[in-house]
Amino acid sequence: MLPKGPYKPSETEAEMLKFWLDHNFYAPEYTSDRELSSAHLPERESFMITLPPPNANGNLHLGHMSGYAYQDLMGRYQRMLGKKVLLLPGKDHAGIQTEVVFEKELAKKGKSKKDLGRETFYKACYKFCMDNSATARNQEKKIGLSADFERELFTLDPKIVDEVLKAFILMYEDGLIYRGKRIINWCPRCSSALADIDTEFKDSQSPFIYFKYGLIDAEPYAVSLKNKFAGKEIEVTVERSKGDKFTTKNGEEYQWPFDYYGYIAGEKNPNDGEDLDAWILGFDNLKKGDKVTGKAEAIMMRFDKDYKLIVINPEKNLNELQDELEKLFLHYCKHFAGVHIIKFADYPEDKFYNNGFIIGTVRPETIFGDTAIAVDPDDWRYQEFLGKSFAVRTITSTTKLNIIGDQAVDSEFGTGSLKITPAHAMEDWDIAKRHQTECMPEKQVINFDGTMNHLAGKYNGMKADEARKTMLEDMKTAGMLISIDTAYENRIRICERCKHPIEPLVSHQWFVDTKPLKAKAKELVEQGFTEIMPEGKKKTYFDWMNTPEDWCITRQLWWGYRIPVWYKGTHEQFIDENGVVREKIAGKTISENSDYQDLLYVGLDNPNSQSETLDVIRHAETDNNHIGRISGQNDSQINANGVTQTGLLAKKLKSENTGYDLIISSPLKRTYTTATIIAKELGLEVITDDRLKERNFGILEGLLWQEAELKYPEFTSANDANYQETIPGGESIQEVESRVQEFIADIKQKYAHKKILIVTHSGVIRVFKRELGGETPAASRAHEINNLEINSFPFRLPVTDNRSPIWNQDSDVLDTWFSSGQWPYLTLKASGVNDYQDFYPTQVMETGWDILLFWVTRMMLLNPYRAAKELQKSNGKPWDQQPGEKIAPFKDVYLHGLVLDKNGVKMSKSKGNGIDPFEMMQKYGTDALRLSFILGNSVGQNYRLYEEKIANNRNFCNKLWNAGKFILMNLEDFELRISNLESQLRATSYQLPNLLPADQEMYNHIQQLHQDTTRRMDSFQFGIAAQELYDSFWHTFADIYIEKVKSRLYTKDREGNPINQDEAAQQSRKAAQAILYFCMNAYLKMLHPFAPFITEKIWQALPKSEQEAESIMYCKWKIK
RNA sequence: GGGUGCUUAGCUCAGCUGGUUAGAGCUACUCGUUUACACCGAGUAGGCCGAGGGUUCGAAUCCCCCAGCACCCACCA
Repeated sequence: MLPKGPYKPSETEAEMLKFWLDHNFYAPEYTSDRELSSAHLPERESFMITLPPPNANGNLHLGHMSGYAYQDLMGRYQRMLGKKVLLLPGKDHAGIQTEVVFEKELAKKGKSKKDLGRETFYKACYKFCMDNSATARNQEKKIGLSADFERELFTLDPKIVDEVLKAFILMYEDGLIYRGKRIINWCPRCSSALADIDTEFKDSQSPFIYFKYGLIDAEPYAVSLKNKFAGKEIEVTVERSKGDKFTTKNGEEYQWPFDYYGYIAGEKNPNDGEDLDAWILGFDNLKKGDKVTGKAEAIMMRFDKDYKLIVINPEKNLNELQDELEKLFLHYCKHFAGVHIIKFADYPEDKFYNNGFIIGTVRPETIFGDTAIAVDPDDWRYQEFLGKSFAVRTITSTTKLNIIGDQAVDSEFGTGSLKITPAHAMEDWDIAKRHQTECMPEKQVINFDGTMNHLAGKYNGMKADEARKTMLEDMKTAGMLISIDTAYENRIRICERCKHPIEPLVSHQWFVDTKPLKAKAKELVEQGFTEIMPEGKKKTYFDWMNTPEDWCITRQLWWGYRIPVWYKGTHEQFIDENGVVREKIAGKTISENSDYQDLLYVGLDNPNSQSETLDVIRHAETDNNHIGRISGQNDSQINANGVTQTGLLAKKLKSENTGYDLIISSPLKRTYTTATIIAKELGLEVITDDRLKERNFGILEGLLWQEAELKYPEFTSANDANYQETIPGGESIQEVESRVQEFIADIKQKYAHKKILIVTHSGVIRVFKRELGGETPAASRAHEINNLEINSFPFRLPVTDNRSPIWNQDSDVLDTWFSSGQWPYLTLKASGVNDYQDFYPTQVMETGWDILLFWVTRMMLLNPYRAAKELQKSNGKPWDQQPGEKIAPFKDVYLHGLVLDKNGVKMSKSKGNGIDPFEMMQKYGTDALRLSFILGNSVGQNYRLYEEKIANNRNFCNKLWNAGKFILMNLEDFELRISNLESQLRATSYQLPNLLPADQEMYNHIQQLHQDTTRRMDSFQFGIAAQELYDSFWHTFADIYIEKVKSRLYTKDREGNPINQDEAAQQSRKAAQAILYFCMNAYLKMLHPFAPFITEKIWQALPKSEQEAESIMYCKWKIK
């Protein structure tokens, strides 16, 4: 029975949540005892969603919740289809974001990260994340997310870290990761490189400065012509008149189109040494050889740098002739292409060359880093300069600039000439790379801390923006400043996290060569191994995959995976005297083309201690050993033979000069005695450690092995299956393993650089074989371990600072996306023994469309690579030739829309228009909120969410509740046969084929609805599925069918008198009950993925058969 | 500059592979508390499905083009 009154979500939700969690329903291993035996487990089809890991320190917002609603509904639906479902949760360390947040935390206590030091900072930050992640995890539980929380992983979990570093190493070995020098976004405050996606733009008004680069020892010819002829009378000898035939240099014949043509007496064109030409307009009756005088009014300039003066009749003026001239030029454009007439009167003084280049810039302080001036190669104004180089005046000195032509320059913008500063502007770097010889090497004038360096002369040491202001004054004084446009609007790139302006800088970083990975990622979608929904987003995906941009994966932070790269000697990056960014290893500058071959080591282990080994020895013989009796932790002593043998061994060790610093022993007598004998001979101390004790064999201890094998085969058979079997009173192998693992980790820390001898037992030695020897569990058990047998394992100890190591580890950490980009692979590798085999490739990646380019693309780059490398181990084929269906990380990418506020504006903290999901859940119920994310929405489409919507869905839940109550009230005498409508109806005369019309209609309706819903669910049309269920339940089932059958259900009238007592009425009543029960069951099941709490609650209250599952979560989706 | 999505009732949105009279919720109005529910029921009103063109027996749906809005990517010297 359900309690009276309206539906109270908070009570039901707390109760259901506890029920689900207590029964471990979320684990894929769960099977209902009543439905399936665990023997069937491996055969079940698997369905997995790797959940997008939220930031470990963040509070979850509505966006996260909407994602969970979609992910969970898919999971719940698939679970009801009988699949083995895993929704794998995780938390992200969120690199720079968390580092900045935690630095602020520290600042509150008056500390900086430098005060703590790298290690302490990392540990503190780790703790900070772990503490905070509980909040997010509880919130995930609260929304009803049926994820297996036991499997939750943090991106910096040690199990994950090793796998991430392995990816770096594999990719390095495959040539997919390289060290390169490139311009990158640099945040001077964070002191780190940033990817474009770690930055954002801010609108700003910056003064746009026009200044002149004065040419020192060169005067443009056009300028000299102007200076010589503008407005002056010149004498011209006539050569040709209108209509005269002439032949061009390429042999084409033309008729002269203009009035006259001639040359200026006594003037030679220095470009070709020929007579300086003149076009004569407006004189009458001249003939060849005549000499005329006139005023030169303009230069006609052609792209082949051929200058002609136009001389005109003083009675006519050039403006009047302009149109006519242009028409003529157009007509003859084949020959005269690229002709410009420059009137002396309008001769440009300030917007382009005039004995120099006028440059427009917002960053004058970078002029010391200029290597060239670029112009549009087709820009007529700069033709005579192309390919030349000029000495120009800066404020304090002079420098030489090459003039290059590049299509990237927009001749319309500013003055059409662009200063090239390869070290401090992205676009400039690209242009400079296209013109290596003219523009490179770079001249970096701003240091990594954002101050000007030695190349900036008197500005050396100033902050860049300070230098900018000071320079304005100085430019004015030096006569360089032409004008300032103070209203200029531009966008400044800033650090997404700390909002400090980004300084583009050249720097050595590690890059991923994305070309082969992108090609593969593209192919996987093209060939349909991964589908992207909505369809339209495929294009965005392909566009990104087609952009051949390499990925800078290193960040200069502390919070993250420190890269497994080591330099032979001290390593530093610096700016040399010419402004070139270089690297130095062990004091030696790396040459530009060096491949670092002998100077780099890339690997998981510290190369400084590569030769170290750890020796592990078994204790000497005991009487029990002799007869094959199990000792375990039962304390037996070594026998006389053992003492003798140990003595001999100790002498041998001494003579071999093994150089042990320390002996660590199990505290049991047989090992401790063995250790002491050796220690005495070598003059060492013995330290004991409980974790080295033999496995506790519990009830097996004292038995002979033969006896034990007969009596307890389940504990003695050597196979992987009894790995987790705990012997009564004793330990499982797994337990031994974990204490030994802990021990190993400890001594790595504690006894760095000590050479250690371990004295222990065979069970423990087998763990060493697995952990350090890389042996499989089976191999580690394959051989008997003899008394006093020494096993040497490679054991690399961390380096301490006071040891001055040869190899220094790179201090950089990896970009967060490098790890989250492998997330499905990493989590499955780390979460359980067989999870990778069982669940990779996963089925669905569900996330917001805004994450497509950040995350999904990167997962499509890295996961297929990792999976392919895994396959390569067994079949030897190169990674890029592995089958797509095995390496694609997921079959479908479902991108949900973003939640907007009532006015269609994206919710954000700063706008304050966000809705607190927990407040809504409190007020209207989690199911109501979840329905609001789904109902009527379609894939990839943003949707508005506001309180009325949620309230409306609360009403729906209440309707469900009341209908449930009503049905239960009328099922009091209902005897459930089995949960099958047909047998339920058998006691009545209304069998399936001849139901009452109303029943028949309802029955048909729900069959159709179930079919439709299934189709919708299978084709990801969740919004429609939910809408149809909503409408059907409310308006067909509740409003129509229930109303119709009421009269058949009642056994008493309003006054309490019995009615419907005869046999026919009873049968009709039973039929109605059967249909009601059948439909309600079906609705609850179909609605469960959308509204899990209330459906479970009502379903629990309905009569159930013995065979039915414990929870609606494990009900069969099919209705019968 | 390149791209994507949207435009359907007063408002917010569905409408899958083209097929009877275009749907829902909210809002408005009318009526109704009869043993689930006023967080309700019965009903009414409200739409040349952005404009134009095409394909088709038939178009909100497919194609072309235009306009407006929103967003994404790149660039902004």
